[in-house]
Amino acid sequence: MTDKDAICQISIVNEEKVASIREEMLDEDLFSSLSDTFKAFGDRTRVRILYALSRDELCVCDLSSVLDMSVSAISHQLRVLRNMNLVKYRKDGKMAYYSLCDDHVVDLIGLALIHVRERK
Amino acid sequence: MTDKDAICQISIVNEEKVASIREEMLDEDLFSSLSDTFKAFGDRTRVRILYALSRDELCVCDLSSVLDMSVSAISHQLRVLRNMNLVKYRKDGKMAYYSLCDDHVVDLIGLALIHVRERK
DNA sequence: TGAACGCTTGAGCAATCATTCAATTGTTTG
DNA sequence: CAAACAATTGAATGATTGCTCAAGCGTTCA
Repeated sequence: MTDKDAICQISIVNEEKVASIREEMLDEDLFSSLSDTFKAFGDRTRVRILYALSRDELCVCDLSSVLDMSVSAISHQLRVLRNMNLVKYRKDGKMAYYSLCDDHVVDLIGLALIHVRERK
Repeated sequence: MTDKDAICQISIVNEEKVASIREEMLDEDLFSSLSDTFKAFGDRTRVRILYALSRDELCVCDLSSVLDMSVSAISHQLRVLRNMNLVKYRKDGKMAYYSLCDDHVVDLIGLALIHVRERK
């Protein structure tokens, strides 16, 4: 018998509360999508990339220069952001110009920034 | 000589762009705080905890019941959320009742939810 | 055509992380 | 006081992750 099976029996109120909140919970795959999205923002390099792209469209090489990191490292992280539908790119010859997919990215960073600054 | 030192020299426009964006970048520790905050949301268990707490104040035991996870696992994650100033708690005897620190948590989840649903 | 260039990719490695398990703290109550 | 209980904590472990390095791909242009 593990902790998992131990059910807290304080009062009926709590059991009802647990039942109702359990019903209010979102679908499991929605929680997964949610945490995956946040995870994409949850890395210093990636959030810097996103912030830089919120200023202007940039090629991989320029991103690498702005962040002072290797092209390879940037490219690896861009793939993560691409897979999460956070950034898109257009090809122009050898170059790949990256930009944000939509305004949600800016909104999320802006909101988190407010939180961070308030709690300092 | 590594990739890190290779600077892309396409045109003067790009160099100016890189310089101006570099100036627009936030302080390094602000980016760290940002990514740390997102990282706290970037785990299925933690985002489920935060969502549950957005519905109602809950004790550790009830959280464990709602999420169907061990009390220990929940407690470990609650500490992470506490350290990030996302949740707070009040002690009442043996019990610890957890709740959200502020509305930013709900706002962030709501915004991310919109993004997730749109991109499905 | 072949060298140069921008970018991507896969393997490998060190670091970080989420959970389990066992032990412990602090509180309540018989 | 001792047993029961809610919660926390530390160590251990398996999994994930971010970066480097080297190789490869597609495009340009001399």
